[in-house]
Amino acid sequence: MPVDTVASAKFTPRQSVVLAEALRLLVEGGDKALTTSGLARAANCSKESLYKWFGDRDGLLAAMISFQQSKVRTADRSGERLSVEALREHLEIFARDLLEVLGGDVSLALNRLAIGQSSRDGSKLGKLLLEHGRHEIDRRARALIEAGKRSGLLRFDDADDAYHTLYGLVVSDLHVRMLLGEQGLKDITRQARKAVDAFIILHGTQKEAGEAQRASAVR
Amino acid sequence: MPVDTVASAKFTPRQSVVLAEALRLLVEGGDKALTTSGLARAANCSKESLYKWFGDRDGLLAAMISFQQSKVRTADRSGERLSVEALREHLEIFARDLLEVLGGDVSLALNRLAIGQSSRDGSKLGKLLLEHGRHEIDRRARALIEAGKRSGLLRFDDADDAYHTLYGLVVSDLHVRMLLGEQGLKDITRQARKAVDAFIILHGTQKEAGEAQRASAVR
DNA sequence: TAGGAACCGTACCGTACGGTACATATACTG
DNA sequence: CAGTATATGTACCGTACGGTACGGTTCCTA
Repeated sequence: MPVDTVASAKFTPRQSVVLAEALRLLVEGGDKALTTSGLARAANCSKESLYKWFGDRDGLLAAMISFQQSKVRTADRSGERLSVEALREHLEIFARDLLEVLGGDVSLALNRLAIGQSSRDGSKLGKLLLEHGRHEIDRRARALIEAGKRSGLLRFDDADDAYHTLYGLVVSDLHVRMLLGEQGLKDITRQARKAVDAFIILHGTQKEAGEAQRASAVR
Repeated sequence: MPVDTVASAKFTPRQSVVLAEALRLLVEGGDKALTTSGLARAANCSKESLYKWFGDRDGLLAAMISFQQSKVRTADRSGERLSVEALREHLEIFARDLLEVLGGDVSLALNRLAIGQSSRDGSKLGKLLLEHGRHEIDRRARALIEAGKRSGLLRFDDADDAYHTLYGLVVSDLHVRMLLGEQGLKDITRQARKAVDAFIILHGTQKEAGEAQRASAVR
């Protein structure tokens, strides 16, 4: 299945072009810059078409989230035979990907938009973002740690708890800080490695390696 | 020093009343509900006074953050003699307080406001919130884990790293979820205990207790 | 008691937005 | 070729906002 099949199924090519332009405007100037008139001018389309396609402004915003989500597809590398090193490697790759996704300007702009709207629209956009936006990356992480458990490399009772632990170790308060406008990390790799070290200490099964990693955690 | 000395120093009583009303409006209806006319009507003051006191709307928003921050004062219980149990207790109290502060409606409303504005004002409000808003709670947590290290109960090289680890374990993605409009936790105590368990496994010094706690972490 | 500072309430101004209507152009289809 | 669907662009409407101006009131002070 090609990457843009979903996008094509939900939006015509013309609509996709307009939605891409809308995302560009949003990233550049925030939601104040995303006016119907401004979008119509920038995308060389008419306001009437915008309202015909998306209903109203909220429909446009929802379509933008749906459109962006349809373009994100994470590489799912789990399912292979897992060694300790492979598991660690996969976890670190996931952590780096997560930090890069969350720090991407489109993701930040959409999250800012949904957060700003959450007080007025009953969190409709927020729900959209949570349910569809993070679905892919959540699924990938859960598959990974479940595979780790099946291979006897990880131990935990509740996969949800374990995933949230991993998420917290990787992201900490970085997401909110970036949403507030702070510059992203200098060294994503270091942050990812540290988080995975800690996660393996907490949920790894190899005790002797665990002690070695524990010593390396305070390096 | 009384709690409201700072507030009184920065704002007159009348201004404090108006700022409190502004926060109420913001919490109830988001930034769309916080209009100068609406605030003047709700607080029984004139728009002219608002502009005289705060300059413009951005000045009002900044004053609201400053005003709210001046009212938050965290109880600093560190500095006592620390046993393992006392440290754990203090860490759990901190974790619960952190979750309650972040989930408070005023905090959420101000964070949503600053995040929404961050695209247009060059993150001025975001910087304000980060530098002054979390200063108190950060200081308290750092004092606590430093005291734990001095007492030989915790070990870490970088206090900053350790604090961010604790923060991530406690908060995970809850803050962003709440900002997006999701309902807060049902069981703050459980989340706090789990996070502190993990933190002590990672940075505690008592090895035998560490193993016992490690087993309890997957309970 | 006279003067002034601070403040309230209201009216006002310019602007910009969301949304609608219409006139025109392009393309597909029988 | 005629007719229909779809799209553009412009003009328009009502509304609501940020910000300013002004007359009237209260209160403090010389």
